[in-house]
Amino acid sequence: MKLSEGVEQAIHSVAMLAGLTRGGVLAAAALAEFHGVSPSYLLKHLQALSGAGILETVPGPKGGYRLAKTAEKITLLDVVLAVEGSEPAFRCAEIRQRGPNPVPEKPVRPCEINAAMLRAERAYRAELSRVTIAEILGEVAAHDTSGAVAARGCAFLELHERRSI
Amino acid sequence: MKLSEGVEQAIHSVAMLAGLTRGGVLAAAALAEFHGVSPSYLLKHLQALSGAGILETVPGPKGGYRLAKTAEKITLLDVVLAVEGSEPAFRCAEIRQRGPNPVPEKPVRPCEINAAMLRAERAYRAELSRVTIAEILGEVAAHDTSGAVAARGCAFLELHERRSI
DNA sequence: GATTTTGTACTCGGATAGGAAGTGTCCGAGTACACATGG
DNA sequence: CCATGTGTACTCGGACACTTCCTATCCGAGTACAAAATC
Repeated sequence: MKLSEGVEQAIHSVAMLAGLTRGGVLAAAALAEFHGVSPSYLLKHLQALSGAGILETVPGPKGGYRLAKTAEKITLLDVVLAVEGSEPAFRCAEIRQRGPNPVPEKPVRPCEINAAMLRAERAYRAELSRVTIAEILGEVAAHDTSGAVAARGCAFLELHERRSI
Repeated sequence: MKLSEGVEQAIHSVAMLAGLTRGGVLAAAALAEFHGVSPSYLLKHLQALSGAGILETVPGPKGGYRLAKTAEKITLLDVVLAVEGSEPAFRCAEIRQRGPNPVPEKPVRPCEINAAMLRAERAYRAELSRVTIAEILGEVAAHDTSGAVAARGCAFLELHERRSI
């Protein structure tokens, strides 16, 4: 029951990419530098996000990443599943069927324990799917009265954003 | 985002221990044999459950494990936390404070992303804490019209349970 | 025969190897710009 | 002066080592019974 470190990097990266203007892209190296993490490792997760249809890539010089859809349509669940994989956390190995006394019935009812665990995970995912990247940014802006955090991000984007036009 | 294999073993073991009569104990070797898993590995998790106050141990020959409290007071969350540890799955490394442009404010507000992830995890845990071992057993018994599953467990307990009296 | 002593077998407990997955890194394929060259 | 060809520099993409944690295992501490020795 632990999420990989890359999830946090991925979410922060998506949040930052949501701040650039339409048509602009940001190189993975810039994202890694801003967050102070390994560029190669971040790249790995950005590729996963790209494969999941959350990010778009622009190859070549002046290339980089941008959101593939609006921040309102990207939920935390999308990002988490893209990075961590979509398999449920609790994998019922049906150990009832092992051992010397296996459950005889072929059309075996799903294990009640498994059902309960999956219910809990559905609740977890539902909670995550309820939060969009746009809402996160809105929350941050609402509490950032001094504007320091926003200014920091904007300054960095001004410096590193690449507009194709 | 994946739970260890031992969680399932632990829950099944607790469920089985809930079936023995008051004062009776069951050896770890019997539990392992019934579930068809490695005795030494199961022992590891049973120790964790014992340390968490979920199970009681009786040393020596005729020894074994029993529940430390009634099945109504043991939730799935208790077992999961005992085996997996109680640290939250999402550990916010505060990567905002890394990199060349760290967040300046010292009393830094908790990261909104972290807050959202922890909210989701609270929902997950709340769902797990809502289900007790007793309820699981009740569900199984309710759907086990033929009584085959119950008979299997009872037969095994009759054979391996040890009463101290 | 009853009691004490000793031994053994069985239990849990913690410390110890092996393997899979996450973490971190590297080099290759592809593209756009810049420059040099020829018309 | 303009168009074209070439070279270079920069990007993402996938394949390759290293570390950490999960998986699996072994041996030691402690206890209850059983048997043997003694009173």
